[in-house]
Amino acid sequence: MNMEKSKKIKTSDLSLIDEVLSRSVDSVFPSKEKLKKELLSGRQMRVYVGIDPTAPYVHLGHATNFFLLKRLHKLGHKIIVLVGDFTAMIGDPSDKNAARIRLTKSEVKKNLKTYKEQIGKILNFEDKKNPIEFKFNSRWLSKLTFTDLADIASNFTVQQMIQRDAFERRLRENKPLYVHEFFYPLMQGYDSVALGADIEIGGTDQTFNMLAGRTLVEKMQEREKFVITTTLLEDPITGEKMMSKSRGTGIGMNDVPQEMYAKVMRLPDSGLLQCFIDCTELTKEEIAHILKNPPRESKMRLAHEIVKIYHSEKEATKAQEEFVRVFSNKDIPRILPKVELAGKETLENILIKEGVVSSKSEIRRLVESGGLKDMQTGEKIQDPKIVVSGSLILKIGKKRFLKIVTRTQKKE
RNA sequence: GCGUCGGUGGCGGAGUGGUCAAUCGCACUAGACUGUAAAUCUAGCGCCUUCGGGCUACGGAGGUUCGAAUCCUCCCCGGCGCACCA
Repeated sequence: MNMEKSKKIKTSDLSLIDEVLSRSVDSVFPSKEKLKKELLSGRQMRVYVGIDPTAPYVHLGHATNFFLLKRLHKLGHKIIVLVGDFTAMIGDPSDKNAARIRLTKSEVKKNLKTYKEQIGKILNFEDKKNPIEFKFNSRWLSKLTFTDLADIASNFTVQQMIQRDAFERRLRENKPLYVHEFFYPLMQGYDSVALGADIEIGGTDQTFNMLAGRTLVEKMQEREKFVITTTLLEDPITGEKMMSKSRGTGIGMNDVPQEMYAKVMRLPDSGLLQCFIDCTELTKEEIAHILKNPPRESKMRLAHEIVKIYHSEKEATKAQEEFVRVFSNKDIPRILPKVELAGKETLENILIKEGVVSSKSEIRRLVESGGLKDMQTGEKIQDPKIVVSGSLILKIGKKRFLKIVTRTQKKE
């Protein structure tokens, strides 16, 4: 349409556009073809990803979306990272069979602290030519009145709302479904209106909410908002989410190198390809080449690659060496948590005080199963009540270590 | 408001007067095997313990009983149906 405004599209951009439309993309609403046409027009689009500050870290599952944003940024589009500080206080009912606990203001604020830094590992917030915006939806959502809400809500029917999977299921299973849960898609949808967004990107679990925004933009602003849903990091065999806090496999962007590396190594082999596609910027060819190696080597490469993104090449290499040292060679880690003792103390008291175990029963079980080891003698500890004097290096379970040293009394 | 069914461990879900710290499944932890993968096998999975046992738990508060997660009363919370809106 707007021939004058259209830029020339470079051939390098063409392949980037193809990547935008395919890499980690599940589906595009209304269609890939229509979006492609729009992207080829050269018009600058406003693109955003919403993220809820419900945890103090951004996990690797979100990286997929930020990489997609990065590609669009390269193409010259306007990028907005939207923090759902207001919506986080309502709780997203997506994929949950019960209403999520609502967060308080201070919890949200605490979680937010390092977000920009974490996301900044992928997106360049320093870009002066086409600055990336960082916005908070409390700016507009907290100002809406009941009248506004009624207005927004009048664009949807209850029937449309209860079509949503999570809602429908709870109705069917006679589980409580609260009225305020309907607000969530409305608010998230209104974000699109407030931002004047042309494209919203999010995981497939956000489809319903994002489409609500599509409806609102259409009704309130008479324009079209595109929705791109991205694949979730799931084990293709078990269907299990790879970034799960309950399984302890959630990898935070701010995890320290060693921990990050080890966590990647703990991911199931079957999800390797997906992780490479969604969590790194390696090309298809490079990925295919890497995956020709045995799984363990491929995974080590993945771990290295990921640590490199959030830390540095040097840190990644160090983490790798440490991993080999500790887990392949069963050696003592170079750096390990240390406790200093003033006087004599029994082992079980130390471990409880350090929060390594939560009760005496727990440590007893650990000892009985042979999960507590003295790394210097290589022997299993038989009695949790032994009095510690001098120094001791402990291995607790599979992956925890603790160094205990007794301070010499004279110096005091 | 009335009626009815229900509230058990991180979750799902048994148990309806004693043998119940509570079958079982999932999740989780440890051990074996390994590549800290997966799969598999074994053990554990409220707290304390001199390893005999002790203590606290089944929405909350009382009560009945030698004895209650189980029975009764009241309260709180949820589902469903009816009523209200008409």
